[in-house]
Order: sequence, then structure tokens, then C-alpha cells
Amino acid sequence: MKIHIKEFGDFHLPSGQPLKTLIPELKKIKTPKGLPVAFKFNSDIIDWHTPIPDETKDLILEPIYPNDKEALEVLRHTASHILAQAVKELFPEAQLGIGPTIEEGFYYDISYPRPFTEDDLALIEKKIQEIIKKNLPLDRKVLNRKDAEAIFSKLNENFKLELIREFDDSQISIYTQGEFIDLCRGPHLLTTGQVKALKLLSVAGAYWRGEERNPMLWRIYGTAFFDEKDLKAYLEHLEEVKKRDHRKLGKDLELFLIDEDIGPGLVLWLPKGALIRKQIEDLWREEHLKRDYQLVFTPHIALRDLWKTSGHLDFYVENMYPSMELENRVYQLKPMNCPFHIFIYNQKRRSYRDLPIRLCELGTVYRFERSGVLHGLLRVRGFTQDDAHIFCREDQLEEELIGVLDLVITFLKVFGFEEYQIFLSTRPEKFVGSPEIWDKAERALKSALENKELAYQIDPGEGVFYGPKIDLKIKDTLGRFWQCSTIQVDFNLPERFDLVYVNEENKFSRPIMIHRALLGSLERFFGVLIEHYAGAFPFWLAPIQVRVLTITDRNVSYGEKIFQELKSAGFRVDKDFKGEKISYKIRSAQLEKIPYMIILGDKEEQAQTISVRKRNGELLQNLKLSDLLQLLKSELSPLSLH
RNA sequence: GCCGGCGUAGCUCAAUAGGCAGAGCGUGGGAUUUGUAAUCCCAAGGUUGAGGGUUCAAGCCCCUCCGCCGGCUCCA
Repeated sequence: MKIHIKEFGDFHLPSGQPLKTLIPELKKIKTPKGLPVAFKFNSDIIDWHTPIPDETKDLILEPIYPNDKEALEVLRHTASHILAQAVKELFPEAQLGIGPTIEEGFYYDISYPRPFTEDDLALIEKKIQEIIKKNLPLDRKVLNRKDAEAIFSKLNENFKLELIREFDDSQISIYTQGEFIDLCRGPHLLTTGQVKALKLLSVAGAYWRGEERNPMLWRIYGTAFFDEKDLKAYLEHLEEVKKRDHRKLGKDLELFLIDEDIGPGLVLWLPKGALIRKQIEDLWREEHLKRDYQLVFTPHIALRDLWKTSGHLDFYVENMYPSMELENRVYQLKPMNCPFHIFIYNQKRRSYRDLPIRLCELGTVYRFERSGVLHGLLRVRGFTQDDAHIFCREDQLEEELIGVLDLVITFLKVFGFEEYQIFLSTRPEKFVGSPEIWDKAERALKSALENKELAYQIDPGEGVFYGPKIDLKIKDTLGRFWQCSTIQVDFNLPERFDLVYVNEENKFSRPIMIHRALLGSLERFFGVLIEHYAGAFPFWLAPIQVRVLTITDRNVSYGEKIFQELKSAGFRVDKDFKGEKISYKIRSAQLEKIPYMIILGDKEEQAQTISVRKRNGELLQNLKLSDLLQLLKSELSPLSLH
């Protein structure tokens, strides 16, 4: 068969042969990058070992080189095999689960009678280096089920046997390197020596195939690169991530507190964190009122029957705090705000002319999360959703969705989030409402996304049973994605609470409900923000915007005057008049990440000026206070930031 | 919830083999009056996460519980 390899030319590949049979020919052709790592055909990666089916026509292959993202995937796939081989050589009774690549590396799930320790990892890493050094060639074979079963039962690989039993006969392939055999689809490198940098990172328990009732295997995480430099850069990136950890910064900067004597997953917002939250909330309310949302407040508990009507008791109990009984009535801490907003909608008869009705609330909810999943501010048990429910007619759905998307984008932009991953989840197997209305809603979601020119992926069947939804993940400055915003169409609750409006024909119609949260929860969003800004909040958010520092005691009264003027100009200002050296005071302000320092000594006092040091080290000397005030005012509006 | 690791002063961490619980930062007091990321001295601060056990003796060994960290599962 004929194939074309970009940059290399046309070749004849004997049928059923892998690409590596062409290596001698390819080597003769001098290209700047040498032999590729693997090849791309459409969106598939094809390695050197995989035979090309005869019927493939017009085979045009694109070479993949170490700098391509796909090349890393191939490399890491092989890296996981090397890890498995090392483990099997050191611990022959270990049994292999699966060993895929992941976003930033790879892992292998392995069963062993005792946990792997740090020392084991060091040992395994040593063995890995030996295997890499041997530069073992990889090879691929396709087997029928019987042969595959024979091989893996001889190897006593029970997990592999379980997988084989579920495979199609036609797709069972194995890869070998030296003595090591693994069930694998590929793709892989040519030899183990191509892995230039590999590091094991951690071990953790993981259920076989992710199911809680299955046995727990040991998951060894690692990462690998074509170049030692890349590994070093990645490890530095990990350090940076650690430095930005909102739990650490939250403590250092006194933003919030989660204390075991208060209770797990319950957040105390410290004064500085609370000031930041206030800025966000103020902007949020202002922006919502501008867009014709109506602000409401609702209680934290209510009669439990409410949750029976809403259906939460059927599908959400395990996430709800237990009920409490008082005066023969049963109450429930709220896990969601929707039923309250529904009652507000239902407070009077609504006409088609009233719709849409947009009710919004920063509503605090309590959800009982399993103890093992709590994580700083990103996963807590009590949190405030920036919630809203829009009640609209079917013909208004799309416009409302566009409005919500517009608000989301506008709002996220304020914080510098301009890159998203958007997922549209469609009808699952179990659903309420008619397929027709689902289709309509999905179409409305799609065209709303297209209207806002937002790229999205479809998650087929991943919608909640009550309606399709859009989830939006934001990318922070370190390139990590966080799910905050969610927009969900709901056909269920209007039904359950028998919501109606009077239509043009004086008959009852059922409104559609949209649940939406822009920031998700203030707690989570704050956690993300802390990491995004590395604790150095922009001026409009900074809890302390300006600090006045004096050089000697002589300057205290001048300092006090400047402090008062800033304060009455409405800025969040504090002062450091301690008898310390100026460098000491600057250091403290710097560590607290205060945007502006005003430094006052004899010079300034005589000239009635100020010296300003910005957080980034920039110095502004001989300023008049009024000059600074003007500068600060220009930084006040969050929307002017971008 | 499950698996593994961890828990010592407000914070970061030390404490030989089971043998008198320590340092730096921070805090308080004093000295110093300083020019752009750490001046010096003194002091206070602890039921070593909680409870039980072993031992002449437990921060250290054993058991139970709680919490945190890394994952799995789940999710705003």
C-alpha cells in the first residue's frame, strides 16, 4: 500500500506491516528534526508498531516530534509501561491494573499486599533508570482472546484477564519490551531509551476501575519528558503551585480560617477576606440589579416537606444534613436555594407579561460532603452560592440564556478570566419532561453559546435528569481549569411545584426555570482567586490598599495627616509608624502584598510631598498626595482593569 | 466513606536508642531614629490533636477517636 508521510515523501508499505519497517528508508532522508516520535492520522496517533489496515485509502501521515503535545502522550504511555516493568521486576507478585497517561504525566494502578512506601518509590525509580538505559525495543502483537488469556493467566495478571474478557476479539493487542509484556492499545515509543526524564511523584489508593466496591489498588503517579530540562521546569511549576496554594496564602495573609473546633468544611471569613468578599458582592448586586434581576433573601432552614416536594429527599439526601425536630415539626438545613425562589415566584399569580422573572440571591447552603473530599475553600460543607433562578416562557429561553452567558463572561472578565472550557451536557438516559422539550432546550443552549461565539464541547448524556446544562471552567494564570459557573435548564421543579403563569389565551402555562451561578460559590471562587492572583489582589479588591510608613518618629504627625486624608478619600489605608528601619517596614508590607506604600521622611515632610513604592517595586518620588489620589481613583473601578 | 501519610508554641520546624520539650519568625517590653525586602537586648508563650494502654520513665511504642494532607469516589 502507498502512504504519504509529510516532510518525508511517498512510500510503499507492505500490507500488514508496521511503519517501523520503513525506518531504513526514512533514515536516508535528511530532515531537520530527524525521525518522528510517532504519526498523526486525522486525530489518531499511530505509532511505529501498529500495522495499517489495508483498506485505508489516501493515507497521509503527519510526523509528531518531541515538541508536539501528542508526542508527550506517547512517551508517557511508554513511561507507564517502564514503571510497570520495574515494579514487576522488584515485586514479582504485584498485579497490574491499568496505566494510562493523564494531563501532566501518567500513573499505573498496581495491586500488592502492602502499600508502597517512599523507599519503594526510590527503589523503583532506580530500576526504571536501568530499564531506560538498556534501551529496550518495544514491539506490538495482536492476539486472539484465547492466546491473550493464556499469556496473562500464566503471568497471573487477574486484572488484565478481566479486561480481556470484555474486549472484542479483534482489538486485543499487547506490547512487549524486553521480558515485559503488557496488554495495551498503544501508542508507544520505539525504545525505552527515548524516555530521557522520568520521575515518580506519589502513591495513593485507588479503587479498581473507580468503583467503591472493588478492591483498592496502589496508584503510582509519575511524569516523564523528552528532556531533563522540561522535567525541571515542570517540578518548578509544581513548586509555584504549592506557593500559591490558597490554604497557605489564606493563613499567611489572614484571609480565612477553617478550624477543627468549628467543624470540617466550615469557613470563617477573617476581616481581610471579608473585605475582599464585600467588594465582589457589591459589584455582583450592582450588576444584577442593572440587568433586571430582583434581589431576595431566604432562610437557612425550612420545613423538611419542602424538600420532599422538590424531590431532593429522593435523590440528594446523602448530601443533606440530617433533619431536626421542633414543636412536632421537622426542619431541614437547606442544601439549595431553588425551592425558596419558587415560593417567591408563586407568591402571586403571574402573567405572561411578567415573565421573565429573575430572582437572585447570595444564598448560603449546607451540603454534607464526605469527609475525604473536603479541600480548603474549594470543597466545603457550608457555602454561599451566587444563585439566581429565572422563570421564563419557552419562547424566552434562548434570549435568557444569552443574557446569562453575557453576564457570566462580563463578570469573569473583571477578574481576568478570559479563557474557558465550556461543556454542554445533554439528555441522560433517565430524564423528566418530553424529549421534544429537551431537544428545544438543548438547541436553545447551543444557539446561545453560538450567539456569544463561545467554543464548547458536548458531553452527551451527562445532563442532570431535570434538564440540560452548560458548565464553564475558567483558566487561571497557571493554566489550571476550575469549574465555577453553571447554567442549568430545569423542567422538573416547575412541574413538582405546579408553577404556572396565565398566557395570552387566559389559560395556564408552565414556565421554564433556569438555575445559574456565575461564580459558583463565593468560597470556591475566592479560593480560585487567591491562587489566580497568588494573594496579590488587584487594587480594587485588596483588603489594605495603601499603607503609610514613616522613616523616623519625627514624621509621625505628617504620616497621620496623610493617613487621614487617604482615609477620608475613601481608601482602605493603614499605617506602620513603628520604631523600625524603613526596610523592615517595607518588607512587612511587601509580604502582606499591599499594592501601595507611602514612605514619609524628613525630605517629604519638608517639601510636603510623598514617596510611593508600588507592590511591584516601582518607585514614584516627589509626588503630591493629590497626584496619588488621582492615580488610585483610576485603579478603583474593577471594570477599568481590562 | 475508602487507602496511605501526617498531627510538638500563633506560624515554620527541631528533639540520639523510650530518659529534664527546643529554635527561628511572630507577639509584648526596652534600646535604637534609621531612606526602599529582616537593628539589637529581654520576656511571655506547651496537658506534644483527644482519650486509653505498655513502661521505673512516653512527643517517641500499642489501641480507639478527631482533624489535616495526597489520591479514589463525589461535586459549587
